[in-house]
Amino acid sequence: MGFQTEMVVMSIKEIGYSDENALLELLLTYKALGDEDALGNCSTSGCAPLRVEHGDDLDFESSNGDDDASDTQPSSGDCGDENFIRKMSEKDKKINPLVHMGFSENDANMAITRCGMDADLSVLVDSISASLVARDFDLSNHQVMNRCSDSFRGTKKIRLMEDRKKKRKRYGGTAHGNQIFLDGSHYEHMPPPNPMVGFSLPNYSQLSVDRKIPKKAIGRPFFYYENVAQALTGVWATISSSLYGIQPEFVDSKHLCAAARKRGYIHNLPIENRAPLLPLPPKTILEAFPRYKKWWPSWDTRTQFNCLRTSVACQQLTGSIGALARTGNPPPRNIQKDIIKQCKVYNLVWIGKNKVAALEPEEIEYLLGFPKDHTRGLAITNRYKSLGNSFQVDTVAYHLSVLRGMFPNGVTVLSLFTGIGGGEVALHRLGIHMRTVVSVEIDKTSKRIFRGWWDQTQTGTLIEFDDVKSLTDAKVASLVTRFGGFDLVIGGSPCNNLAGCNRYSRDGLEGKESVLFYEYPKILEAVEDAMSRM
DNA sequence: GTAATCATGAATCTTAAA
DNA sequence: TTTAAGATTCATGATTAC
Repeated sequence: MGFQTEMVVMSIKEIGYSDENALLELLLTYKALGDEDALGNCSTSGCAPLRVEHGDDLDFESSNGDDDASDTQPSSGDCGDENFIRKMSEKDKKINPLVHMGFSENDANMAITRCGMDADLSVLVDSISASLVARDFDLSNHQVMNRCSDSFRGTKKIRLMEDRKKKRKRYGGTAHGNQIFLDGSHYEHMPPPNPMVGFSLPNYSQLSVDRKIPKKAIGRPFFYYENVAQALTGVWATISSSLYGIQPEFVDSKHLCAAARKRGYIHNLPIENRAPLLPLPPKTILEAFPRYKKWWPSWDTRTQFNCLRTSVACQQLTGSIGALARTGNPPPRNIQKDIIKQCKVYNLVWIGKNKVAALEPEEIEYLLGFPKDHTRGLAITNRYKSLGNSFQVDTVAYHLSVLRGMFPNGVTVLSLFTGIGGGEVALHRLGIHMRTVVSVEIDKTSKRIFRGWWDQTQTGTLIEFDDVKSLTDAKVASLVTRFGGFDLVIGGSPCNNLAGCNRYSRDGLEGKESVLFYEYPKILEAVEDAMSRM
């Protein structure tokens, strides 16, 4: 194994992709393909900083020599591998008929890499066709991820196939993703790393990350997309393939604050020299809320909250838990277990002797990194809902912190699905001036909260749109011209149809609300096109 | 009409045990 | 290594209260 190949495998393993054999197979395939895609290499060890010129016109370019794709290639020391030769021979047999059908050799190669050597010809044709109608993506990373899961064997693979069958049945085979990838490659598994620590965390040693960003996606406009980490199988592969195949950064905010929040982030931001918001937020329940220590029973061993969601426990439940807690001092073990289980599900706190309650909205604001009373003025159910749908500010700010040095004169932001402004609060707390924010948010109560915060804290320009669908290419181009382009396109699209706690309509990316995801890459592309013409 | 309340599993991941 | 059990999850719709 060449040194560089080994390094890549180790790097990917460290961030959670554990099938070394699959990776080796992939790298051999890469070698065979010659990997004509010019990959931008943004590894932690090899990424030079982006050059930024400030002035009337901003010009960004990579200076890390990414025109030379050989930096990312495996060494040539494995050419004699018999297995490799055999694979290439088999591959040629697959490629030839496809080339005769009029597809390019490269497209055929890519399809085989995506679908696997055993895929039927019809499946390969479908895959190539899908690729051609899709955007001009660099799918290199997507291949890496898919190939990792292609290596599933035995029962796991059978289970995966069964899952796919279930989904096809459930979605009727008409889902957005299904229509494009009939080979099912979008349903490939993309397991989040364990522990879910992303590419780096404050006060932790930097992980070794081999992160590739296609050349087209390097630099301005920077983009930052967010959604729930534990979506249905295949969702993140689809999201990733729609965003240049960039590998998601999965982070559980429990590593930065006192509440879990497992989210995936796809972005083209540099990952070196990140800095957290200070002061660092408390990471345990009792550090965050010391007043509860007086009533917290020793047998309730929780130290952190689970995910803060859009609804909270009803009074009947908290009342019945109190009754259970009074069954003994302490209550019997089995009762303790039941109580803790409910407390975990609903994030209950001990506010008195044998008395539990749901967190107050201002406590959730605090845990999520928002200013006190950020959502005050809304009905309480709307406060819970809007907060449950928002970013964890410290987490997002940590990722966005790299913008501070790049844009000392402030940023122009296109904010999609703004909500109550988690991204903007993060930028503000980082001390990054927002010259202009074009905000798109359809919910009136969230808009009210965001507008109120903006008026109190900001001096820049706020432009508001209601519906992402109203943002046509022409309108985007007009905004780009008016504001000199965007420095950051940020947003997390609706998770309603992805979230695990949705019992009624967890329909995936083609669900009623979550389908709006597709507006994000569409608008991002419109921004990039308009900016390329500037 | 609006807001509050409450009951409603399953997909997926993690951990423990065989 | 495989299997089983446990744990977690940016929610939704029907009903009730105001």
